[in-house]
Amino acid sequence: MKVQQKNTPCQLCMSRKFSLFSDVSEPHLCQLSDNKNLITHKKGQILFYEGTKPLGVFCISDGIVKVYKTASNGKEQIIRLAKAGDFLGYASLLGEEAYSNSATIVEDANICFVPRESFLKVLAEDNAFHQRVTKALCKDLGVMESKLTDATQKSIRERLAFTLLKLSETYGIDGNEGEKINIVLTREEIAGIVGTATETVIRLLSEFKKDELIDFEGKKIIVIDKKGLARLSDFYG
Amino acid sequence: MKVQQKNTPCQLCMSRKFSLFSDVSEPHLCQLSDNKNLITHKKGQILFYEGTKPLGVFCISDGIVKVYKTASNGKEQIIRLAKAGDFLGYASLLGEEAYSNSATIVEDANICFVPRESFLKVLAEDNAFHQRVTKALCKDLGVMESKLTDATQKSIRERLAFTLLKLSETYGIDGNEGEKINIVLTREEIAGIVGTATETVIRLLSEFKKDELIDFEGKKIIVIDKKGLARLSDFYG
DNA sequence: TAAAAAACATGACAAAAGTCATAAAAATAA
DNA sequence: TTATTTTTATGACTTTTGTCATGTTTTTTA
Repeated sequence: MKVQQKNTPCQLCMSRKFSLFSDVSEPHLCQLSDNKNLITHKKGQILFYEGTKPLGVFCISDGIVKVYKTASNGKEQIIRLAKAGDFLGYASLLGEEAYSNSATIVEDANICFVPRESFLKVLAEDNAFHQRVTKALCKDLGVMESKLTDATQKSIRERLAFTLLKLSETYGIDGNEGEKINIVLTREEIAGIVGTATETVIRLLSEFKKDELIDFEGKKIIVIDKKGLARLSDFYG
Repeated sequence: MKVQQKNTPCQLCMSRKFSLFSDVSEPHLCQLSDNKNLITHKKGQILFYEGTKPLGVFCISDGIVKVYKTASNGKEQIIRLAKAGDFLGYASLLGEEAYSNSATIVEDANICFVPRESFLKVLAEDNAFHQRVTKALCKDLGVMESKLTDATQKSIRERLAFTLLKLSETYGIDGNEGEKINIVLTREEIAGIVGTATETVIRLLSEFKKDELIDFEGKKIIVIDKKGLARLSDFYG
């Protein structure tokens, strides 16, 4: 974990433009930029642990981070995968609680750390920003409701199919034989997203491949038949 | 659904004092009070439907409301039970989305409806209030993360035991032989909270009774052995 | 490059939980 | 009060999913 020069000010940061900071005013942007720290993280490094106290928020410049809770059986339930432009840790900070989850680097990442005070100052002074944060929280809440409902009412097969569709939506790049999910996840991590055992994921992925819904290219998954996966995932009720 | 006189101004409302409106300034309280509508709802009535557009927020004066999503298999996943002082519908309103869930009266209720404009005006003008709303949203998000993790990583038996503990925490009243969960829920509704089939709940409740963890009194459940339930629910990890 | 570790794969089996059928009890409506 | 509907209950059975064991492949580290 090495601290880099603050060579990219927030003002010029490309991924900021897709983030909650997109429309923050120039002076506030300076305030953020002057106080942030860009840190380079390697795959496997832990950004923060559930139960510890947030000292600021993280803003992903590039890379992938998994946000997860560790269940009492030791398994990781992945809450979400965060990518460039996404914020981490702000809900716990604003909730004035310890982190409700942990975050670990899935793909090498450059992440800015914005200390608590800077973040809260901008939040307090820039009402439009506060509104965007509120709106984001509300949307996240709606997403979590859907995830909970899916977790209790859908089968693992349905959930895995749905997970693959969502991943291809977010990380998909077109190829000659289908859409490649351009992110490396272990079977165990996919199991963590779906909420099941690793072996079950392995078996189902093999089945999906046999049924020509997906294919493998190295460690990456190619989605061949989106409609088939949508049908399987009970996308139409 | 009959509209009552606005006989109780927000200023004097007891349940407001435990709500997000607890510390709203006098003028803002007047503004809310003048525009609200107190409506009496009977058990079974529907407050709002998933997919429709929120026109304001609901504030429960008394009674119980279940907030749930209807899954594609027709079953209801109950997201939460709301009681006096709780707000409904504000996340969808602030997220500028259609309702992400539905709400139905579980026990006869008096509920105030605060129109969108009044609510947003107070939110925009009273920064401390906005902060409390934000904080509440963040806490809800943390709760949902735990629920999701429990749903995927714990057994139905564990989740039912946990649900009973939580219900007794919120609705429990001390009796001579244990803590009575003073709220009438059908087995189907309990199944909706836990996220399982009604028959499974019936079977497990019978088992819990046989094991002298709980007892029944009419339609209500008495928690006899909290520690036993806590052990079963994997409360200690 | 060799050794060790992690990830993937598959079979066999057990356990958990859902579904369907049926019936009794309780609550509600006519 | 009686009829009807809803809720609770239980058995029988199936399906789904998890666990454990074992082996192979791939990746990482020394």
